[in-house]
Amino acid sequence: MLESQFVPKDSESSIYEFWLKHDLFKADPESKAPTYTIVFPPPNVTGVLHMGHALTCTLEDILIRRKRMQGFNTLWVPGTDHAGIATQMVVERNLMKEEKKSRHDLGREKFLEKVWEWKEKSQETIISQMRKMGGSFDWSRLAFTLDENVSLAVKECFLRLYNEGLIFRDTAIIQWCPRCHTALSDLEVKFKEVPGKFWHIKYRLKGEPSQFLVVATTRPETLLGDTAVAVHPDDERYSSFHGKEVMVPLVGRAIPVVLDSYVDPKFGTGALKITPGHDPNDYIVGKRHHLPIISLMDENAILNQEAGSYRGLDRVKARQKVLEDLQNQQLLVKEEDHSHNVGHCDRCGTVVEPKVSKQWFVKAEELAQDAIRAVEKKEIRIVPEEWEKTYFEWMRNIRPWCISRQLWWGHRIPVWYCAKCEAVHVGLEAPKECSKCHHSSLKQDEDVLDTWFSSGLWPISTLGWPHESKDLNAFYPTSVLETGFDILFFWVARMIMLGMKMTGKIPFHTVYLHPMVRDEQGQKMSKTKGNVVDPLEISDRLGTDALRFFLSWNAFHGRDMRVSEEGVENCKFFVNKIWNASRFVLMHFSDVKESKIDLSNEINRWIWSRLNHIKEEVNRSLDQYRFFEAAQAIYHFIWSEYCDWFIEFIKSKEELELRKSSKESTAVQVLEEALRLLHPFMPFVTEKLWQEMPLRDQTKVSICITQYPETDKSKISQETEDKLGRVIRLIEQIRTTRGVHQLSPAVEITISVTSLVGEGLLKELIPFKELIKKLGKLKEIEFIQTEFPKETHLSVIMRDLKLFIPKTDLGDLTQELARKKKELVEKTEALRRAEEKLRNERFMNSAPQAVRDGVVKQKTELKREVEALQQYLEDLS
RNA sequence: GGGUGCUUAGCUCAGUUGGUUAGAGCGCCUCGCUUACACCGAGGAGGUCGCAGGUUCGACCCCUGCAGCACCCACCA
Repeated sequence: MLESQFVPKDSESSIYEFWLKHDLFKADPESKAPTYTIVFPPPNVTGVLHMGHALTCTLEDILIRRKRMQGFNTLWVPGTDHAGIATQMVVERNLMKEEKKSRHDLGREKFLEKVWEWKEKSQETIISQMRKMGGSFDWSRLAFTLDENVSLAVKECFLRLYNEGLIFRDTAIIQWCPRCHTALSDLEVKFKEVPGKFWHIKYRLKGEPSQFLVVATTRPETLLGDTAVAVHPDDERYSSFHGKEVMVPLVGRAIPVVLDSYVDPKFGTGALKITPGHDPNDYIVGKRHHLPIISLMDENAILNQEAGSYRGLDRVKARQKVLEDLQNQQLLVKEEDHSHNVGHCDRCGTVVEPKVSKQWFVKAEELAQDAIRAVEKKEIRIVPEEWEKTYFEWMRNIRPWCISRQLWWGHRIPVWYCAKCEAVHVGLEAPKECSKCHHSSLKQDEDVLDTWFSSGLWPISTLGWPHESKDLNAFYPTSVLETGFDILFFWVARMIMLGMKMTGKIPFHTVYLHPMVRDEQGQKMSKTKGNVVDPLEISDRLGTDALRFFLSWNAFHGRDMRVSEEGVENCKFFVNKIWNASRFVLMHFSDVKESKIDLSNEINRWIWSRLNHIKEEVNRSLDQYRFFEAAQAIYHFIWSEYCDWFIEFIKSKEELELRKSSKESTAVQVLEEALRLLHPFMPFVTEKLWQEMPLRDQTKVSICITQYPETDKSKISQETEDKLGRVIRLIEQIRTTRGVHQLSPAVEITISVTSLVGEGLLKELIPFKELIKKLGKLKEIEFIQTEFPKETHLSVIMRDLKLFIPKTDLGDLTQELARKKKELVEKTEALRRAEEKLRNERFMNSAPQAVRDGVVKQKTELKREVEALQQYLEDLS
């Protein structure tokens, strides 16, 4: 006997332990079964899992569990990501807080020890959270992006790309974060519109201080690094300056006026200061005109010796000082408001500084070609499909990918420089000596690689690449890559590019992009806003099954998904419903020993037919990643069909006794199948209940490895569904009538039913007489084939049936009268429309047969109903 | 500046190639503690499908324009 309630907290962990004990999630590379593989997007080891992870866990587990039940050799690879900047930042912050030390105080080695400590702790937490979510991961394959084999894969990949000339080192202007002290890739810079000012500054002509041109800038402090002023060649306002030199204000350095059509004469003053060291565009213009580059700032964005007397000031203070000085020297012409886009570090929010430095780059545009083709040719399908456009858009305009980071935490770049001749050596190991000059002193590049470089290899590195491993043979290409669309470029695109380049094969055949998790108001969840809904806290209180069901129910093919505690609570009610339905069934049928299905019974035939329809729908929906549709189908079946009608049907004393004594097993078996159908969504409660089912597959230790329900077409009977549909509708109509007349359920009424279309429909109702009486709370019901009986009130007019309720049973009729009048008007109008349609020649010529038939049928029915209504109203008055 | 997506019931969203009466969950209102479940049951109200045109026998669906919202990409100083 089951407890009266399911308490998730008490059961979940022991159920998970049970699964682990039986080793149900381990994939076997030797198995002959078809494989199904998902690599879990490795969470950063920065902290705890949030709702987005919970969603990923849930959806992927649904896919995996279903495939496992379908007999696939399933592999779900768990893992975590070292997350270079993010983790280093967290640990640095922690270090500062606890020990008041910077990472430099510790030194590289000691600091890395600290990060490893952090990683161990964080990974442990993450793993326990993934278990709590019920994830059926193959824990024997747990991976981390700094694992030995992953490192080998990273080096191998780097080496191959380098040898092909797809990785190169170059001096370039890159985005620099002065807070993280590292270069960033373009993707890691987020541009935000911020209010700023436009300062107009005088640049005097060299030798003729009375003449000057005015330059407009948003960053006056960078004028210290100006190496030219550019004007448009056709801009006549400045023709007298062509070939001349102007003086940089404050520093008194002479710089040329260059002509460049990049300058937009209509913007600002039409004269543009060129600072190649601190602006990507100026850098390009500078290159064109062979201008020198002045780097004004150090890694903290503090002005250096190039800035002369401004040395030691940071960017902000330098700007103030420069403006002050300009003002004092009357070089500041005017100041106007001007909001513009400013790049911020994606991680820490600091304003980034363009900086000229030597960095490593990947020629992404070359790798992108195959990656684009794979999606074009649908070798890789992106779901929902509209993301393909975004993917193409980005891939076709892809730019070199800066992969070197001036961090300590990450994959060290596998490059060594000769201390003597500076020759570059790229390899898996440190070379013994320089291949050029045979000098033995070589120094490894100090930098590490962008985190996404190693994540980009995740599907192959976790399976053993570059080794020809069994796993790689068996499980690669993987099946589905499921993640949020926010990392489509960061991660998905790079996996496709690197995976294809390294193996010649696509890394996965489907990319499913789930919506972003938001709060109830549709706001992004963030710690600072305080609107974070913690999945673990929710799962603790309301149960993992409820949370998972909520998440799948809401995994629409949209962009946002709103999470509310209330929503999860409603799903908890569903868990409760299943629990109680199971209790009821077990209460009466726990001694059923064998399958015994009486299909001559219409109700049995009906529920089996419905079940098989639902199985079809669930499987179809899941094949299309329409989780919400599948979840809703099961919900509706269990609650509104199995519980509300089937159980209610069989609940009558006689029916129940009959079923119990004959050991008819439909109630048990339909429920058992429904549990299996639901299991991928709600693994815990379904496992617990399944273990109690008298007719489960005893050869299986757990529901996890039972067969996933497949549609049995022979059990589908549209005829039965239609017939029961009519019975259900009749009962609903009786109840409605009751409601309309405000008759309490305690009042038992008598009704007469007459058929509008002959006796066939009445006859089919006769077997359900007792049921209709019980569920409609009727004293008596009679089926008459005669015409309209005078002494009664027609209360319900359905398509094919009229229900008559004797006057004596009814109370106030005014409300009823008004309703019927309104109904008459509506139906008459509908009838007119149908008739008009049938008179329309073009409709009759071009509409499909089925549609025309439908309209004809509708017309006949409406006509009958209208007549009946008219008669009824006449009769009343 | 370019691109993408959205606008359907009070809220969150479905609506599969244009075709009979546009759906679900929640919320709301009324009634009911009926021996699986009040975490429940029964019933009900609620929509001119953002606006304006067009194509069509027929449009939530296709086309054009407009409005509003969201997101992504982009170097205009």
